[in-house]
Parts: sequence; C-alpha cells; structure tokens
Amino acid sequence: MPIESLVADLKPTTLREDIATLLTEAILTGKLKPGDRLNESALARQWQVSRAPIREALQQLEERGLVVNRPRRGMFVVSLDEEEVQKINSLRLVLEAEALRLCRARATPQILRRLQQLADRMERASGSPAVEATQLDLEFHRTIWAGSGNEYLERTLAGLTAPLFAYALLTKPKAEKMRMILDSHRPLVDYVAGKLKRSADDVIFDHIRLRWSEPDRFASRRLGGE
Amino acid sequence: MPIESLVADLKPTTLREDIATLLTEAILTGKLKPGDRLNESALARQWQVSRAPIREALQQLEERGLVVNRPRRGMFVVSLDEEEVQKINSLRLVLEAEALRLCRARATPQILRRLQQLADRMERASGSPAVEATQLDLEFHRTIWAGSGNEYLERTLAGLTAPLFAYALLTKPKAEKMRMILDSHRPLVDYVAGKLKRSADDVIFDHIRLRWSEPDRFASRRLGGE
DNA sequence: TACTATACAACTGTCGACAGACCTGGCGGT
DNA sequence: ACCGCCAGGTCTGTCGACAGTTGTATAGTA
Repeated sequence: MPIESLVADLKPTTLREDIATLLTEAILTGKLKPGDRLNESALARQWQVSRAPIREALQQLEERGLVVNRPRRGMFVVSLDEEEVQKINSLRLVLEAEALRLCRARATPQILRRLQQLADRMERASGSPAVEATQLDLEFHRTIWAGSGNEYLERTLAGLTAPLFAYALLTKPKAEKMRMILDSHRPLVDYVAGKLKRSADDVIFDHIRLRWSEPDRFASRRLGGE
Repeated sequence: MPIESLVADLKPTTLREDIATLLTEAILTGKLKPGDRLNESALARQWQVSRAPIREALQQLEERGLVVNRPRRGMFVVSLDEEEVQKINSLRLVLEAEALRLCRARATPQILRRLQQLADRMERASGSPAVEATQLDLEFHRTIWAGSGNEYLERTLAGLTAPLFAYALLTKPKAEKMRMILDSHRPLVDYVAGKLKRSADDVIFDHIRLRWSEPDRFASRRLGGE
C-alpha cells in the first residue's frame, strides 16, 4: 500500500476545510468581491452540502479577517477603508521585515531560485489582468514568509495581508504602475540573496510604499523619538 | 431611553460568542488545562445548549490558537513545546516592541495611571496563586496593546500570546522568581511614561527573557548580520 | 504471555427542520 | 408627496438526529 494514503489519513479532510479553501480562493481571485454578501443557503446549494459546514467555514474566514459577520444579518466579504489599509500596512511592515531577515538568514538555493523565478514571471505578467499579478504577488510573499521558518510569523502575515490582497484586486493600476509594482519585488530577491547593504526595514518599506502609497514610515519609532 | 441599550442592540449577542468567551476564560484561568480534551456533548450539556454553538465557538478558538483540532478525534486545549514557545516569543518580541513604541507615543494620563495601578497590584500579588498573577500580567499587556491604537496589532498580539498565558498557568515559579517576573513590568511603565532612554526592543526583550528564559535575542538581525 | 481480530461504546461531521430576527414593499395616515 | 406601520418572505441561529469513524475492551490465537 502506498505510504501517501496512510499519511493522508492522518489528516482526514472535512467539508468545512474544503469549503473554507474554496471560499478563500474565491475571495483572493476576485470571484467574490469586498462587500459581497455570503448567503449560506445559496452556497450550500451551490456546493451540494448542508449549511453547517458552510457556516463553520465562514466563521473560520471571519477569524482570519477575510469576512465580517453582522449577527443575524449575514457574512460579508471584508471591505477595508483607507485607515484600515494604513493600519494593516504599518503592522505588516514590521512583520515583513522580520520575515525578510529570517528568510535571508535561512535562505537555501531552492528558495532563492523560486523567488527569482516568481520575479521573472511577474516581469512577463506586466500586461496581464490584475488577478494574475495579484496571484504571483501573493505567491512571492508567501514564499518569503514560509522561508522565515517560523510558522507563527507565516500564519500571522497570511492572515493580516489576506484582506489587502482581496482589496488590491479591486484596483486597476495603469500598465506602467503595474510594471513598477511588479518590478519592486526585485530588491526583495536581492536582499534575500545577500546582495544588498540596505536594511530589511528599508527594503520592505520601499516595496510597500510603492504599492500602497504612503504608510507612515516607522511611525512608532519616529513619534516615539527613539 | 438610555443610549446603551440601543448601542447594545447593534451587536446582538449569540450563543456562539458567549460560549467562546466562557471557554476562553476557562482556559486563561486554568480551569481547562493544556492537553485537556473538549467534549462537545459534555460542554453542550453543561451549558444547556445544543452542540452547534459549541462547535462554532471551539472552531473560533482553534483559529485563535487556543485549541487544536484533530479531525474526527476532537478538540484539545493547545499544548506548546519548548520550540513553539520560543518561536512565539521571538515573534512576540517584535510586536510587543512596536506596541510599546506606539503606546508611548499616544500615552494618555489614563493609560499611564492604569499601567501604574496594575504594576502596584502585581507588587502586592507576589505571593498570590499563579492564576491571579497571570490575570494581572495579561491585563497589563492588554492595556499596552490597546494603547497602541492599532486594533490589528492588538488582535494579533492577543491571539499570539493567548496560548503562552495558558501555558504559563502550568508553571509554578518560586515566590522569589514570581516577584522578579512581576517587578519586571515596572520598566515597561517607565518606558511608556518616557522615563527611559533604552529602546523599546531592549525593554521588552529583558521583560520576556526574564519570564521565558532565553529567546534568541533578535535572532533575525544577528543571523542576518545587519 | 504477547499479539491480533472483533464487537461495542462514544464522539465527531453532517444533515434537515424550525423559530425568530431582519428586510422589503405595500398600505394607511398626515 | 412623505412618513410610519404592518404583513410576507428570506435568512440566520439553534436544535435534535443519524451515519461513519475512532478508541477501547473483550475474545481468540499462537
């Protein structure tokens, strides 16, 4: 008997998880847009299951910040305002920098190659629809998060940025801006490769600023006067 | 009619939330210990509800890292090993430092007084059981998190550290060590009050090291060689 | 005695149903 | 014409039930 089937049985799959995955996909590929209402019965019919696993999956996504629950009114795909984007990004800055440092310290040739490969694909994807660019972008960052070797950091960043990527799908940058955004991943590769003298803080700040205009740069340190 | 009742109605209460609160309390006060199995039917009987809200509450806690789900086997209160404690703390270091800086920048007299008050109560609680000390400890840190003004940071830290506090309830430090742990909150108050020259990183590192022995100090920066 | 196979009990994952809250549109009053 | 009330339909929150799986104790075998 192949080992895989035994290993697979160690983590039995449940409908709840499958549906949580499907819903996450749908949100991160723009099939469900911020503000959309998520009707439990409709989703249950759509996937031929009862409402229980749908509800549970939705609540899982709620906890991850992808949907918001208005009690007795329903679940809605999370919709961020400018202030929320700013707050998430200012926190993301700190975490991404940490992930970058850890990833550089632990970088293997495999990881580096993967990052380079994704950066290459992004370069060729400048003209593609926002969905594909966002997918590549997400995949790139996930690679760094995973490369940090700290699953808690990985999970935290995934949860924190998920609504950002959903939000990003709504914006349609001009081709030129899109190219700049995608190109701005190169310095991250270089940093991980050890080719940059700049600090991780600097590198990630430039990257995020380019994408999301102006988060307060290290607001905490500056205001605090350290 | 008092405004409160109107506001309260904006957020209707559900059994799921109530039970999630009860369960969280139970874990953070040590009534449920790491490794304990959480039997849905038993909990349902205990609180006179059906299993549905119990399940949903448990899954909410799972997402927050307080319990772990073993599919078709049940939910268990999360139980950390040394490596996990270390990983959480190395991440916590980064986030708590950020919270400290933000809190100092935005500190109001109310917040400062509250922190001082909690530090005072901790001083008097040196001989008390671990549960009370942990409650004060948690309350103290929550005050700082909230004082950062960034709800995402607050939520992230709450989720990340919850299993730590649950874990801490298991250990019974000697009275002298307990006093040192509780006393180590003073520098945090001083930092927020602007009375310290040291960086937030330093202050929080000392605090966490004292409690949790030796997390790799800024492992990412050192290994990265920045 | 150690080990395997079997039967039983307990529990989770999922389902369908119901009551009550929420929203919408139409009606009557001003 | 505008506002507020009421009725109908829709949807969520909760419930009880069932099937299949997991864990356990028992019986059987070498």
